Amino acid sequence: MPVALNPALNAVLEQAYPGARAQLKRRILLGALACFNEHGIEPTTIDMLKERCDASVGNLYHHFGSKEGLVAALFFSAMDAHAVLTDEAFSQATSLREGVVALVHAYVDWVTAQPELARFMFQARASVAKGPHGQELRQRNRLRGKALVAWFAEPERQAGLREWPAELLMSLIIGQAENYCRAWLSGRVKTSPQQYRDMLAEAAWCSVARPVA
Amino acid sequence: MPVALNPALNAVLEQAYPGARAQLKRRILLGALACFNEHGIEPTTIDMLKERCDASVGNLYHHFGSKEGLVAALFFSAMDAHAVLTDEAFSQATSLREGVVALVHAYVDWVTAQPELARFMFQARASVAKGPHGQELRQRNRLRGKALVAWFAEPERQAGLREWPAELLMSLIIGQAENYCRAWLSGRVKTSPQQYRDMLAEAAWCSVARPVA
Amino acid sequence: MPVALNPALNAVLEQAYPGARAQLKRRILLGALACFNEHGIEPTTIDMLKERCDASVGNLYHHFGSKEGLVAALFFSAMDAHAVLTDEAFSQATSLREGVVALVHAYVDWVTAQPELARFMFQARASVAKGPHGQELRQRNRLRGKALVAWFAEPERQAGLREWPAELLMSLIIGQAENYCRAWLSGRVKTSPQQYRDMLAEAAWCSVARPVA
Amino acid sequence: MPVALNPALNAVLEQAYPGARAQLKRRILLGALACFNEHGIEPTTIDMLKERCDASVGNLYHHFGSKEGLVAALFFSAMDAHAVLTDEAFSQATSLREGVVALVHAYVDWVTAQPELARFMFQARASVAKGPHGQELRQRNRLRGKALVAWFAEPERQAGLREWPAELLMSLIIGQAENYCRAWLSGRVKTSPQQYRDMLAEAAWCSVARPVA
DNA sequence: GATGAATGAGCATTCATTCAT
DNA sequence: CATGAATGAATGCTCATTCAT
Repeated sequence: MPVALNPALNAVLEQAYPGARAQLKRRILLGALACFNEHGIEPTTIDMLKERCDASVGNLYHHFGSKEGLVAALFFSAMDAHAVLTDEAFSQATSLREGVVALVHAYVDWVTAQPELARFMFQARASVAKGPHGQELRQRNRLRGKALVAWFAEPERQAGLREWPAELLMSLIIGQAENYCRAWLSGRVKTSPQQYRDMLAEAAWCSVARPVA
Repeated sequence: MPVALNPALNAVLEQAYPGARAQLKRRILLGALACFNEHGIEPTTIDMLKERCDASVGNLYHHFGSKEGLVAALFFSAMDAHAVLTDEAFSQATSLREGVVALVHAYVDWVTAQPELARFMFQARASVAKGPHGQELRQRNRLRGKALVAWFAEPERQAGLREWPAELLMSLIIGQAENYCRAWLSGRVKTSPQQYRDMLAEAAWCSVARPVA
Repeated sequence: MPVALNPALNAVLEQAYPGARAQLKRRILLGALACFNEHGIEPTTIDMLKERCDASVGNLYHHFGSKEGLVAALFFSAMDAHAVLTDEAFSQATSLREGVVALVHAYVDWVTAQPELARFMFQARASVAKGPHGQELRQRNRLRGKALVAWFAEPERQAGLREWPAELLMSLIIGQAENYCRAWLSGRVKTSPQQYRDMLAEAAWCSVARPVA
Repeated sequence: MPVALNPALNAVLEQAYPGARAQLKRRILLGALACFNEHGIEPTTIDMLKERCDASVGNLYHHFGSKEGLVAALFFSAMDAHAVLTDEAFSQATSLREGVVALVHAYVDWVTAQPELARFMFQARASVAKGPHGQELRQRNRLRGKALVAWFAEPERQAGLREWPAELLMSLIIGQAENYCRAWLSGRVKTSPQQYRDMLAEAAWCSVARPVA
């Protein structure tokens, strides 16, 4: 089965593994993503990967060390690409409201632009967290979380928010979008989150904004 | 390792498998839950279950048919208990606002009362959906979804909501609570959702309520 | 390939694994011994063992845990049988000379009665010593060594020996017989050690006995 | 890990592979010896060798053709060096007794001067014998054996020996020393055989010398 | 109903060897 | 001569499931 060409996906992988020498590496990641999404991570066997990626077993291990390593490589590539997208959108926000909207929009844009990667991230997170790369994952999460909370903690911005615990903030902003995106990725709902991005942003804003009264 | 006594958990299982004859069945489910949460579903082997539940292999198969069957039994027990809790809270709601609040509170109460079951449900959902019980799962989801949407579709209630697609409603109401509960269950945040139940309900209400203006 | 019947071998294994229930265990050990001697330990694969012993892979692992465990079980069975034989012969010795002779004779008798086990022990010793059972092996060796040295250290007996270090004693008594037995087992010499047992005993005696002068 | 400098070892290898061009060859042999003794022959992988010898895979294959070839090259280098040492000592013997003593001394001297090579020879012999160089090994052994037996068969010398089969002779002379050296190399005894070389020679002499009576 | 020995297909991984550069 | 990426057959082992007792 030939791996479908997907320019956006390719761009993400080239960001993580640039150059002509890494072409095989990217082909493997591409094929692996398809397998993992089609059958699940555990059920995907090395043999299936080898077939789908048109690579030898030795090659797989030469480049990624283990199946777990392959999953982690794919996961972190996706995570990085998502982070880049979010940072871009976020950095252009000039007001509190724009910051909230940027976060929601970036999230929705990412999931709809890279549904394959997003679906994979949902299912891979738990296994990466338990595996040998769990520490790295927690570290990255902590850093990103702190940076975002710090942005909102800036006095002028904080004044625009309800006086609710910082712990809650990210859940309030992203929770609804995430829930709908999960439902969409699993087929429970049909309409693309992209169509609802403004409503999701508005809803998030209403949740966190201090009432004018 | 003896299975810890947990009255609330026991109650859930007695609800699904009542009577003295089903005592072994309940003990197995209890031990299995612990194993699945500790190691994950796939990594848990029949041998580990047998050890933890102090049951024989034959016993496990006699009562649940297969590992998949055991997972499904546990999953649907949990799902049922959650549904009962939600229905109770929901049925006492007399206004739109109370309905929204009841949904969020019931969700938070369920997760904090049964963190083990909740954690299990998050990880088991995907595998149950792919397995032979997937149809049943989808059927149940559809029914519950319809019932809830119908409740909100009642004209007087609908008038109090923003004019947003019905598809979006449940995500807007439950998304934030779910996101925070996931974070709590995975240890990313420390404070119990129980402490934030009113804020989560208020936030949800602000998201979906039609602005007074 | 049917496993050859060998009453003496069977007796050794029944000594270690008695009863009808252990019949399969004994059959596996018998077949494994043949494989290990024919091809060497490392080159023998689980598949070869399974074929030769007419057992399933699962069976092999059910009974011995690992290939290494199978090697160790065989090794310690052989070691025990050898120890029993030596102790018997040794316990009947009433003089220093008879003790020396008993040791050499027991050694030669063991090797010629159980050439298969003896050949196996020579090749397995190193791998058992490096594996997880190495500690047990060293412990046993130490105990046997001490017991023998203690016997010879008894004053009246010691008076009959040259005044050489105790460390050297066992090498002087058993070294020549061992060397010839190795040569015989590997085919370098043709005549059975059994034919030379009295000469080997006499040579050992001359090496360690205090000259009359 | 840098390969320790060991002049005696270097000398042995320069004897087999002289000149500056063979320097890499010697470095590989040196590193391989360390690996083989540390982990065993089978468990040592090409990758470990490459790392330890600081050579490329291609290099290893260029110089020795295969792992088996590397083992054989090391084995025969050691064997040759041992033979040279024995011949030297032996050629200076002017009496039967001196011949016996020379053999034992040469053996002990060799093992204590080259414990690494000696340890390697013990473990490599079986695998070389089974491999494609087995014929060569047997040929060499036969020649050496014949030469030694011939020396002792000379009438005047034979008259000084017990009337025992020639087959037995080498075992009687070398067996005790070999047994003790094995014990020393494996750590079972602590005192260097070098300290006992005269006793071992004397013991061997007593075993084979015709009693004066 | 209960038991646990037996099964064997299937898996992740290793590693000696090759060969294009 | 030197390199090391690529190969893929082969290996030890796991584990859900069956079934005779």
